[in-house]
Order: sequence, then C-alpha cells, then structure tokens
Amino acid sequence: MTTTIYRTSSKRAPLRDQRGSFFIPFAIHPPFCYDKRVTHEKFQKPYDPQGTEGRIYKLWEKSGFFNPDRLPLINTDEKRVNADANSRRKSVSHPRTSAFCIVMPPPNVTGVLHMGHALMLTLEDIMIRYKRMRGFKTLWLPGTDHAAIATQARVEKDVYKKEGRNRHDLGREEFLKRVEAFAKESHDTIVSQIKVMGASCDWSREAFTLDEKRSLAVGTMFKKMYDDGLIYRGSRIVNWDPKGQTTISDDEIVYETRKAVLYTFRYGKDFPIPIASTRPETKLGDVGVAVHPEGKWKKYIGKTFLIQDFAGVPLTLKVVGDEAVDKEFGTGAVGLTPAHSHTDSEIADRHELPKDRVVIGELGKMSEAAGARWNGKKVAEVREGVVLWLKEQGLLEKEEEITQNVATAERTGGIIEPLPKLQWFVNVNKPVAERGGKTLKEIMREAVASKEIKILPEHFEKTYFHWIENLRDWCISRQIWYGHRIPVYYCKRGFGGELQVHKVVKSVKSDCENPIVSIENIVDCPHCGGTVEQDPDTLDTWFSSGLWTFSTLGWPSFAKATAGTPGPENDLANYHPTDVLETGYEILFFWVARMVLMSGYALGEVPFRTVYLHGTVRDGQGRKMSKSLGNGIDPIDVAKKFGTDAGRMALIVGNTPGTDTNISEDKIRGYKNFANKLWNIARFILESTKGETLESGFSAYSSADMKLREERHGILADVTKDMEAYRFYLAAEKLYHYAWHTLADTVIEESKEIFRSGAPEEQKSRKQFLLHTLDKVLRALHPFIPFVTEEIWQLWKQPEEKEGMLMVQEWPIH
RNA sequence: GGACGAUUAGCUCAGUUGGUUAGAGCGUGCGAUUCACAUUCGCAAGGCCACUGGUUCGAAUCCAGUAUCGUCCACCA
Repeated sequence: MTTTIYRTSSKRAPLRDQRGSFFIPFAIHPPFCYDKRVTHEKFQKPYDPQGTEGRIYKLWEKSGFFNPDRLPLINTDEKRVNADANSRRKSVSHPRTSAFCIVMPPPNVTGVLHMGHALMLTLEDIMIRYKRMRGFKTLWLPGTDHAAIATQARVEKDVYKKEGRNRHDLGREEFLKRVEAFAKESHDTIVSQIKVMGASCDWSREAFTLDEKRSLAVGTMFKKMYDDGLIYRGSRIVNWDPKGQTTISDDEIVYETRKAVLYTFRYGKDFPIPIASTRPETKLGDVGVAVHPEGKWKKYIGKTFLIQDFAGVPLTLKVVGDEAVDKEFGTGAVGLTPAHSHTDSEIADRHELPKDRVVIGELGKMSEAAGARWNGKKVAEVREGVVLWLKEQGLLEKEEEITQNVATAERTGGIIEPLPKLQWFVNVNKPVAERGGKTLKEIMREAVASKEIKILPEHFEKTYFHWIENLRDWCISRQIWYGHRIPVYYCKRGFGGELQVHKVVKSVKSDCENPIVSIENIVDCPHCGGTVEQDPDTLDTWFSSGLWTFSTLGWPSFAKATAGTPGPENDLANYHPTDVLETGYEILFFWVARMVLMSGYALGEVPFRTVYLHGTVRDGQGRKMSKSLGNGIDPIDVAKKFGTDAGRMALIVGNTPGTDTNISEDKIRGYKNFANKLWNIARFILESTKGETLESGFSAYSSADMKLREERHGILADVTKDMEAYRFYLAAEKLYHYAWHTLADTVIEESKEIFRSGAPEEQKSRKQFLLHTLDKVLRALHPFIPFVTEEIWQLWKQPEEKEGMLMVQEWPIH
C-alpha cells in the first residue's frame, strides 16, 4: 500500500496566524499544506459503524444544533448579482427565518423501541435534517407517553408475578410508586435507543405526557371544556372490562371469534314472540321486545305484556317497532336489555323504555335486580341455570351452535361486559360558541375537508371522514390509577356524606356545588368548608395525547404573543401549527383526529399542516413481527450488527406512505455494503486527488465532465423535488443508484484511465468534478445515512468550528 | 355487513399522478478481478403489468365490471 498518510492523529488542528492564513508548525507535507484533507488511516479499513456512530452522535449533541435557538446562520453559495463581471460565487450568510417543526409521536414507556419506532424516527429525522440543511429553523421535539392502561397493566402483571399481589393489595400510593419507577427506567432505555437511531431532536425540550407542564395543560383543558359545557357526566353504556375493573374505549376492544350457543325461546307460555339469545342470563334484565315495523310481528307493536315469573323475576315487556331489527335474522325479534347492550340501549332511547334494570354488576356477577335466586352468582353459572329453567318450563325452542365475535379487552383479555355507568364524556355534537358555533365533530371534519390539513396518502382522508361520521361522544374517564387524575372534587356533604362516584346519587340538600372542577388540588369545599374528595378516576390517555402538539410548545403557560423571538417561552408562537405529523396509520383515529379536535377547539388552529402516515413494518415474508413467531428484528441489534445507517436506508427505500413494508436482514446487509461503498468512493476520490482542493467557482471542465455535471445536476434537482413531495423512498433510491452505479461504476472507473494518461487539464477537470460530486453526494445522502456521511465529511474537511459539521451545511438543490 | 386498498420478474417491491424499448434490490446462470471495495465489476436469463370490456393517436397508469388477497370500521339479537 503506497498511500501517504499525512496525519494519523485527529488532535492537531492547523493553527491560524493573525491574518487568518494557516500557520503550519511542522512535519506536514509542504506542497499540500493548504489542503486540510488528510488521508486518514481509518480509510485503510472498511467502514466501522460501531466505532463511529456513537461518537458522531455525541459530536452533534455537543454542538447544540439540535436546538433551533442555537442553530448557526445558513451558509449559501450565491452568484453575485450586482457586482463585477466576475461570476465567481461568494459565500453569504442567511439567518434562518422560516421555522419547521415536528413534534415526535411519543413512544410508550412500556418497553423498548421496535422497528415501527425506528421507521418513524428515520422518516422524521430525514425531514428534519433536510429542512435544517435547507436553512429552516428546525425543531424536532421529543417525548414519551405514559400510556396509562398499557403501563399500569404491565406493572400489575410484573408485581403479581413477583409478589403475588394485585394493585388493591398495594394501595394507590404504593402502586403508583412502582409504576413511576418502571416508567422512569423504561423512559431512560427508550431515550438512549432514540439516540442510537441518530435522531436529531432537541432534548432540551423533551416532554412527557404525565409531567408537570403537561398535567397543567390537561387540567386547564378539562376545565375549559367543562366550563363550555363540552364535558359532562352521564350514565352510559360503557365497555366494562371485569378483569381490569375499568372502562375501555371502543378502540381498545379486540374481537375474538368464538363458538357460542344461540338459544331460541319464549319469555313465557303466553308470550307470542320467540326470541333468540346467546346470553339468556341477560334476559333477566329485559324491558321489551323490538320487531321490525313491517315484519311478521307487526300486529303486536305497542302492546305490553306482563311476565309473572321469568326464572325468578317478573318482567314487563313492551313490543316496539324499530328499523334496527333485521326481519330475516333469527326470529325477527330482539329481546331488549338496555342496561347491557349498546344497541338495545339506543333502541330503548328511541322508544322511551326504562334503562335502569341492571342485572349484572362490575365483578361480572349478577345483581339484586336479577332476583334472589341468582344474586351474586357468576354470569356463566346463571346462563346455565336460566337455560335449565327454560327447558324445565318447556320454553326453549331451539339450541344451535354459532360462531360469534366476542368483544375482549385488548390489554387484559377480559370479556367486555357492557354496563351503564356514570362516566365523563366529551360532547362532540355541541356547538362551541368560541369557534363560530361549530361542533367538535365539525372542527375535525373541516380541518381536513378544507385542505388545511393534508393527509398522505390522500385516500386516508376518506377513512378519516367515515370515522368522524360515526363518532359518538367520547368517554374519557378510566377506572385506573396511573394517568392524569380527573380534576374534579366532590363535597362529601353534598352527597350526604357518602361518596359514590359512579352511581347516580340523588342530591342531598346542600348548597354546595357538586362536582367542583379545579385545576389546583383542593382539600376543603370552597362553599361549606367541608372535606372534599377527588374523583378516583383518571383520564383516557388520548386526552393528554390530544394536546401534544401545543402542550409541548408551552400551552397554556405561554401566550401566543411573541412570534419571531427565540426561546422555549415563545415556542407556541414560533412553531404552532407544526408542519408535519408523521405517524402510523393505525392511530389515525385514536390520536390524529383527537389532536385536530383539541387544537381546533383550544387554539382555533390546526395542529399540523401535513400528516404523513407510514405503514406497518413486517418481516421479509410480509408477516407481522411478533414475539410468538420470533420473527422480530430489533433496531438496536441492527445498529450493532449492520450500523444504524444501513437500517435506516433499508427502512426507507421502496417504502411508500400508507403501505406496509417488509424488511429482512438481507435487505439491511445490502445497505451496510452501501455505506462501505460510499466509504471507498470517498477513499478513492480523496487519495487520487491529493494536492487538489475543491474550488468553489471552478468552471474549466472538460466537455466530458460538463456532461457529467449536467447529469448530476439533473439527479440532484430531481431528488430535491422528491424531498419536497415527501417521496423519500424515491430520493433515497436515486441517490443510492447514482452513487453506486454512476459515480463508482462509471465515473471512477473512467477516471483511473484519465489519471494514468490524461492531459493535465483533463486531470484537473476530473479531480474537481470528483471533489464537487463527493461534496454534494455527502450532503444529499446525509439526511438518510447521517453517520457515515458525517464521518467522511469530518475526515475530509477537518472543520475547526462546529459550524463546519455536515449536519448544518447547505443542501445541494442541484 | 360497510369502507378502503392491493394484484407488475423466482422473491420483496418501485413505477413521481396517460407518452418511446416497464425498472430496482435480493436470488439465479456465465465470465472477469484482488489495481478504492471483509470483495467488487461486466454480461445474461426471466414480465399477456390478475382477468374482461371501455375512453384515447397512445393505457401498468383513467373508467366500469369480475376474481383473489389484505386492512380498517361496525357487529346481529
């Protein structure tokens, strides 16, 4: 190996004398002393991501440039317009005037980073780095989510496994301590992993959905909505999870297909209409029978029947006609159990049937209303009992096995028991005076319909509208302990001394206002001075997530008054609405829509301009990654084995928005080779152009090189267009292809001959072309593979100032 | 049941919104090479762009229908 190694240590930066020219102390080859480039011994070995990435990340972090307030001016090469005939470029410094902001979808503090997170981080980092290089004041605000139910369930499981105790054994305070300890540990892991991914986010602004500032935001929002009459307490059929002892949202239900027996029977010998049910035990709570208005049972509509004894209880059944009943299905009639079925409850509403006949309790056991015979017994047991009774009475007409979808809780697996409960709701259909009389539903719809928010890919807009059409009031209270406690207090005196939060209790005579909504903690009733007790429930985690774009930017503490001034206290003015929300399509409804709601309601503006939805990351064969299949790929393992750059590139190339993507080790290995290829391209160019410095105004290109230059311009212009249009998958692939198959395979191969036997001008031209191309390729690839490009840049340019880092150089628009 | 999407090389997928000969990666076959490359390079094979019809000078791309697969939503007593 004949390569000259100028320097082997990275310590010595050339010194400057007072006139700003370089003063070379000693031992550096004189002819090339103006060339800061060195051929580093590192280039003698293959690229080593493990030894590089951590060090480079620290370099970036230390620079402070992740923080938009500390970003340097952007340096731009511009042609002089008014000056002399000399068309050489000069360097101009521009302030960063436009802002670009992404608020990171906060990973749950329940575990470790997975491939989906890696994809999210990569896409966002690409956008952020690109915009930073385009001269924007870029803020990428990181954070984590307390993920109430998920985290609590996780800790409950752990505690039970280790100590055999449940949360009630520990008590609220002690249990929360455990959860917080777990969340803290999990948080630290996640943050370190986000850093491994190369994410250039501003850690000084890091947020947590359950920290003090966010809690203030949540409390403020709750009070505002309550005062506006948008939050109300009401008795509704909720999805009760008897196993988790909590209410869960529709979105947290998973349906499992199971076999069940459908029983067809009559309530009594004299009752004319047979009905069918897979849950005869609930029939103890029936208040009527619904039939189709034009069906075969039409003649009974409006009649009321009294059943003296239905398995131990009397029933009063009114026959009503309702369109919701399918005349072809089953017997063409539905027994109505308003307290234990969503649809029955709605039918009962339409026909003013009583809804208070609750026969099943929170523990999944029968209640008093089910009669002395069944009171306190388990549901399954009672089902058998009722069927037996029906058989004995000769009322059972048919038993058939059917498959049905059973609603179960995603987290606990418990079978959902619809129960009426007193819960807190957000009214989505009430006009909001402050917002021109629009309802929350309309706010959500119009933000997208008016194109103020653009969703990528576009077809998800249809799904979004469809979801909004079917939206019901949002139940926001959860009977769990970990989360934002509902900022509501009850004066005990107002309830006659006994607090019964979930039951409708008739107000005892009292002047006290109940409930009392307060952002501050209170212990005494502001009216009578008696003791108050806080609502034991916590808020749905999406309530706090909904505020994420502005609770992270300072709301409600900092008003929107000082746009243009740097500093976190002006973030709301400077960065909201944010520019892009990048997330998985599976949480379009849970989260995206709710952010639109909250932001539109509280600030009167959209939370973001563009929604970029990515797909699910699957394995090489298109299967979902799962623990049971053992086909998961851990992004941290990938970083160790192939380097983060390789993993990032593999996730991006060919990954269109909204579409699932497959990833395999083979694909990642391919891009590890690419990082090494780039390394070798740099090595070749830097070694074969020794003595030559990149001349920024160079124009004496040979005709062949002029052509190559045109081609390069074309590619980079295309890539820039792709970046602007969020076609990162195309941009990445084009750059990959250009670097490998044009620059390396063609240009460099030709150059070898030129350097061997070409004319001096030809050699000079080619050397300049190669240096310029390397410079631009490194810049353009930096958002995608930031580590290897920065490392090459550092070895080549040896910047003395942190402003010389590739991360803050200008993007090559052509 | 409703909505949305997909169907392109052996495999996994692009195809920038109608324009010449449909591309990439991996894989396969043949041949070079240690001269930047824990290799890399060159060459090659391989496609009725699901099917049927329509619009158009021109369709993988737009429209209608059919088939298969997938995702989401709702959930029926």
